[in-house]
Amino acid sequence: MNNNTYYLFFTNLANPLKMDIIFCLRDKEKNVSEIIKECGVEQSKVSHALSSLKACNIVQVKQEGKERIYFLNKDTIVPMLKLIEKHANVHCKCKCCDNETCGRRKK
Amino acid sequence: MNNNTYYLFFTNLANPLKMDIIFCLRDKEKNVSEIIKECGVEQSKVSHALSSLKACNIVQVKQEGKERIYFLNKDTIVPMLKLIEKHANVHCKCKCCDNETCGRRKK
DNA sequence: AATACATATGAATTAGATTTCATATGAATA
DNA sequence: TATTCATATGAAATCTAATTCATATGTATT
Repeated sequence: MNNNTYYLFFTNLANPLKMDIIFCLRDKEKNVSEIIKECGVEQSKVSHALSSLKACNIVQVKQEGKERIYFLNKDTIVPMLKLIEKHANVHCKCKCCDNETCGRRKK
Repeated sequence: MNNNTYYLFFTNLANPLKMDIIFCLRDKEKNVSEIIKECGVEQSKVSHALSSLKACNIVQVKQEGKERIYFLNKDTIVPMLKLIEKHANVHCKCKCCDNETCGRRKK
């Protein structure tokens, strides 16, 4: 294990579309067309995002006919999101991250 | 809470220097000069990195004389790093993240 | 009060990740 | 087997965050 492991993992998640996809898969596995429709973005964009999420095993795939069903590997990501939620509840009561307070643009 | 909260948090951590700083502060609080020396990088680089980590309350500061002592807010980041470590142990036995397998450059 | 030391800040540049768009692949159906 | 549907892939363009470098601020020391 080295520092690359950690920052590359974070880099993979540092993207609003990928967050959308993760939330979209939180309750139920879905094929790409469904993800596209729910997220409301262009096909190849979703495909690229899924591809890098898959590379880090954040999502996994199975083939069913001509569809590919993506599902979330919840072991890591779900507790991780909970940690952020807790963190934000404690530290971002100022609507931080929802405005400019954290020094970053929102999407 | 909205998606911005999550992806902005990850964005803040998606950087090798910031990881270095976090590891550097893991056991003991340090002033900026010490961090600079340990990480072996230029001053303003460290200052900028600390500033954005502080904006998300990942680190905190206290002033002591002319020095500023930074310390880690361990509540969120330590369990988060542990999750990644566990994830990598399960999924990256291929020296993934240490080579090109995950589809990303290392630093 | 002038100087030195410690650190922060701003703006231009650079680097790296996402987007876009055209095209490829692969499974099913006619 | 030709066509369609579902999805992936590659490369160029675009965006965004990190880096760089010059300068500012703030605290202590003389």
